[in-house]
Amino acid sequence: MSGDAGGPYLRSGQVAERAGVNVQTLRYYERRGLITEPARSPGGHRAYPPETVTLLTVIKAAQRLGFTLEEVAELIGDGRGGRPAPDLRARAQAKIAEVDARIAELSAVRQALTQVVSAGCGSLTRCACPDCPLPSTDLAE
Amino acid sequence: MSGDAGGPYLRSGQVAERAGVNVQTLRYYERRGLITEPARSPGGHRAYPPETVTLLTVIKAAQRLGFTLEEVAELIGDGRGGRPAPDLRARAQAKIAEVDARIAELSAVRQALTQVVSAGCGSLTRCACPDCPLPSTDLAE
DNA sequence: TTGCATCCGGTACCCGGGTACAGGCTTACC
DNA sequence: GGTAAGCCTGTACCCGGGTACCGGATGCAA
Repeated sequence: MSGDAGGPYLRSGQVAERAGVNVQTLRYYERRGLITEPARSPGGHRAYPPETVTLLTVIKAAQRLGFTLEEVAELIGDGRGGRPAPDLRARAQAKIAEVDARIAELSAVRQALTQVVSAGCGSLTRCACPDCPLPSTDLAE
Repeated sequence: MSGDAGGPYLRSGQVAERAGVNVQTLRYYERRGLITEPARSPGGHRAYPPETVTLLTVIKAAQRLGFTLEEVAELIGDGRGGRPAPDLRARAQAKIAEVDARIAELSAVRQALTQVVSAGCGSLTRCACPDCPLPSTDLAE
């Protein structure tokens, strides 16, 4: 808020606080290639440009969309590095397919669970109910 | 196949093969308390009763229902140990609630992803589309 | 100039469910 | 009695996403 004279660089603790992230996480993301290595003070302390905070919120948004850090790294790295930029739209569509598959799996599990409940199985090992669904829990896996 | 004279005990490799499980997994389950320590041959080799194979298929069935190994251990351990036996039906109902919650989360993610797709965002970092949903991806988390 | 907060690098640990490897011992069969 | 397959214990590693701790160096303000 006060001055930004000479260069508004932030130290790691400031970036972490503004982005709502642990300081260790910052270095972790650096190792994973999600954020580029920032400039350093003469003593070796990291000096981040303020955009890093924005970048971190973008990373967190992408994570919430179900992308892994590796995928986020790819998505962020487009433009730089010369590799063909991965299209976010295409990636999002592929991710929707993944999510749908996962939901389908969970629905099958849910189905099997309701069968267990309605059949009245009382115990895994000694189920006394007739037509116990336990041994035949296939889930088409 | 041949004789079962004196005791139809199985060695770890036989149990593993019949249950479709790795031998290491057997010992892992033993450490985790899912299967009790079997008898030993004079030389120290494990000698399993044949029921162990059935138990392993039960464990795998429970896993497919979404129970963690710790939960399976509890469910199996009922009857023995004197603790009040956890009711499988109740556990299954609770698990259904968990599954439903997870499905709801994934549906929200799916929703957000379709917004990204339909808004036409091309890039995480430099999205040129109007009313880009990326910064406001809340998912009510 | 001194004191304290912060940062540094490196390493180890956490969760869950296993898998793999090393170096030795047993068992089974011929 | 030889030989190979199988088993033993103990330990380390894998995935993903971080978190924690250590001893030492820096930064900043009074």
